[in-house]
Amino acid sequence: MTVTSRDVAQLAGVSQPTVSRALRDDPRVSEATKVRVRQAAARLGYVPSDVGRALSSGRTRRIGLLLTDLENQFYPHIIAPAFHQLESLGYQLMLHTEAADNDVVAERLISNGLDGVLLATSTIDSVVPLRLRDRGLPFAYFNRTSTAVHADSAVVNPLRGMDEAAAALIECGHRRIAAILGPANTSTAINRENALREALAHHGVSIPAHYVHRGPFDTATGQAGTQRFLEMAEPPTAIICGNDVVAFGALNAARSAGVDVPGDVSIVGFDDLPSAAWPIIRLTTIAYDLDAMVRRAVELLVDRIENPQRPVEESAFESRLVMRDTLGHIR
Amino acid sequence: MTVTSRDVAQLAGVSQPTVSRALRDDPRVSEATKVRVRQAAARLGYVPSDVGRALSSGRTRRIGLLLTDLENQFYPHIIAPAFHQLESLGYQLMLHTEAADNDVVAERLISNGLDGVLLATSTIDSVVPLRLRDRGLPFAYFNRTSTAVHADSAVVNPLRGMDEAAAALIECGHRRIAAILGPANTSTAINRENALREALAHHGVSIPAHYVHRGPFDTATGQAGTQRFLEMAEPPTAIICGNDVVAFGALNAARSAGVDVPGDVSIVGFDDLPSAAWPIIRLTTIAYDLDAMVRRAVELLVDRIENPQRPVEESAFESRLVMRDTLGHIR
DNA sequence: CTCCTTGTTGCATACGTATGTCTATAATAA
DNA sequence: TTATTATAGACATACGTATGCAACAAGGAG
Repeated sequence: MTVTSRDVAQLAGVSQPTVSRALRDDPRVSEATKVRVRQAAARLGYVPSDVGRALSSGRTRRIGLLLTDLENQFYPHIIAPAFHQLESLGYQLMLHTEAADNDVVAERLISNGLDGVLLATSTIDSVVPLRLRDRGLPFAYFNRTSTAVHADSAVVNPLRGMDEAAAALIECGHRRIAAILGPANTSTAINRENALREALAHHGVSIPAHYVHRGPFDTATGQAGTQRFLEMAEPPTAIICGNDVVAFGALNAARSAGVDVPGDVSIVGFDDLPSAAWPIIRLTTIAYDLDAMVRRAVELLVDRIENPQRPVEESAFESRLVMRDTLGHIR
Repeated sequence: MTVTSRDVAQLAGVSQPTVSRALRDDPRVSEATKVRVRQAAARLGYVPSDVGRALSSGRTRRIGLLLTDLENQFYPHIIAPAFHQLESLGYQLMLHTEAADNDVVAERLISNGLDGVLLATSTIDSVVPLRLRDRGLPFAYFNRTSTAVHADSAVVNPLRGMDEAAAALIECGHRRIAAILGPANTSTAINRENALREALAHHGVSIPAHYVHRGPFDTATGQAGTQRFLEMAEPPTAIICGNDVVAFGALNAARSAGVDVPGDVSIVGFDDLPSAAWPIIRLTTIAYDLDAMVRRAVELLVDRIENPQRPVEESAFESRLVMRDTLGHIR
C-alpha cells in the first residue's frame, strides 16, 4: 500500500539513497537524475515518511506545547501564533496537557521524540523542566517561568501596566481595591501581584487580605471571587483581575448580581484578548504584544534546538493600560 | 545520551526483544524476568521511543485534526474534548490547518504517518477526503461532510432547532427576517440554510436575497452582515446567524450602531458555546451536545482504524432552541 | 524411554530514510 | 599518454522497536 523511496528508486533506475538525495535537492545528484527521480516519485504518488526520516535523522521537527486547560479562552491565542510561526520554520506543533503526575507528562514529552518543548503553564515547583533538562531536551518558558531551571523565556513585564492601572484607579477615586489573582505557585500570578502591590503602594494604598481571592486563571475564579466581594458589608469599588478570562467571570458575576460596571464596581483585566475589545464587552485591561511574545518564545526555542550553546535569553515584554469602559469614577 | 531498549537489555542480562515484550507486559515473558527488566529500565531512566515503535509497528497512535482558522472561538470546544477522548483511548492529537493548496495539506497528513484524520472543516469540494481515501488513511467527518467521499461522520441535524427558532420568531411578531450564513461550499451552511428556509416556509415567511449575508464563520462576518442590514431603509427585525461566533459579531455591530437587542433587532445564534450563556451575553441560540458529538467522531474514527471493514456510520445530533435574552417581541 | 507440550528466551529481520565511504566514470592538467 | 581531480552514484549501515520463528529446557503422558 505505501510507496517507499525504494519503489521510486527502482522505477527511476537509481539507488534508494539517490532518491533521498534527489528529492531533497542535494547538490551531489545531477540535474538529469533529479528530474528522473521526481518524475518517478510523482508517478507513484510517493510521499516521504516522517517516521522513517525521524528515526534516521534523529529529529522529528516537531515541538510540544504544554498547556493545562485546553478549554480556556486564553489558549487559542497562544496556539494559533505558535502554530503558524512553527510552520514557517518547518516545524509541527503537538499539544500536550499537564496531568496530575508531572513525571508522566515528562515521560510523554520525551517518548514523543520532540525536538523541543514550549512550557506555557509551568508552576514554579514543576519537575518537568528538571526532567527535560536531564534528558537534554531543549525547552523554553512561555508566559511563566520556573526558578528550578534557568532557560530561555518570553514573559510579560507587568510593572508599567500595573503602574498605569494603579494611577488610573487612584485618579478615579478608588481606595478599596480588590484583586483576583492566579495560583500562588505560578510566576505569572506572583509577578502581577507584586507589581500591583508596589504600584498601589506608591499611592499609599494597600490590598487587605480579605480583598484577595486566588484561583486558576478561568472565568469560574473571576465569578466566585467577585461574588464573594460583592456580598461583603463593605465591598471593594474596584477589582483587578489576574487576566482577562478571570475578568470576564467578574463581569458575569457583577451582571448576575445586578451591579453596574463601572458605576458600582470597576473591573480591570490583563492580556487584552481580542474579545476584550468587543463593543459588548469593552474591558479596561492591561495589554502587551501577545503575538510577538509567542513568536519570540518559538524563535528562542527553535534557535536553541539548532544552536544549543547560545547563552540563555530572557525576553520581557512591556505592558500598558488600555482604557475602555469597565473602569470609571467612583460614585 | 538516549537510553535504548538495548541498554536495558544489557543491564538486565536479556535480549532486546525480551525487553520490548517485558515492558509491554507480554504474557510470553516470565514474571521474574519482567521484574528484572523493569528494574533495569527504571535504573537507566529508559523511555521507549515512539518513533522507533511507529516505524516498527506501522502505527503512530496519533490522529490529526484538520481545522481552518485556529483563532476561532469555536475550535477550543472541539480541540479539548477531542484531545481528552483520544487520550483516554491511547491516542495523541496533532493539529493541522487547511492551506491554500489542498494537495499540500493532504500530503502533510499522509507523510505524518497519522493513523487517522478528523476532518472538521472540509468544504464540499475539498480534495482532501479523496486523497485520504486513495491512501487508505482512515478519516471521519466532524460537523461538516463532503459529498465526494462517503465516510463516518458526526454532524448536527439543524431541523428541530430551526423549527423552534422559526416558531419563536413568528410568535414574537417577526416577519422581516435576515440570515448571516456560512460559506456556500460547506455542508454546515447549506444544511442550516435549508432547515431555516423550510422552517420559515411553514409560517409563510421567506428570506429575500438582500436579507442574506454570507461569509466565513467568524465575528467579522457577523459584524459586517449586521452592519449592512442595519443601514438598510427597511432593516430586518431579526437576524439568524450561522453560528454563535457570527452572532457575537452581530451583537457587537448592533452595540456599535447603538441599536438595542432585542428591542430593535433580535439575534439568534447556533452552537450554544459556553460563552453564549454568560450573563453579559445571554445569546438566544440553537443548542446541541457538542461534546458528545466530538466524542462520537473520535470514537467512530478510532473504531474505523481498528476495524476497517465496519460499514460507514453517520451520526446526527438533535438540536433545540435555547431561549435567552437576544430574541424578543417586535416593538 | 521417547514423544509431545508448555513455557521462556534468543535470533533474525523488518519498518523507511539519511549519511559516510567507496567506486567508477569523465574531465582536466601535465 | 598518464596522472590527477572532480563528479555522480552505489553500497553499507544506522536509527529504536516489534514480531515471526527457532531453540531450548522442563515436565508430563504414553
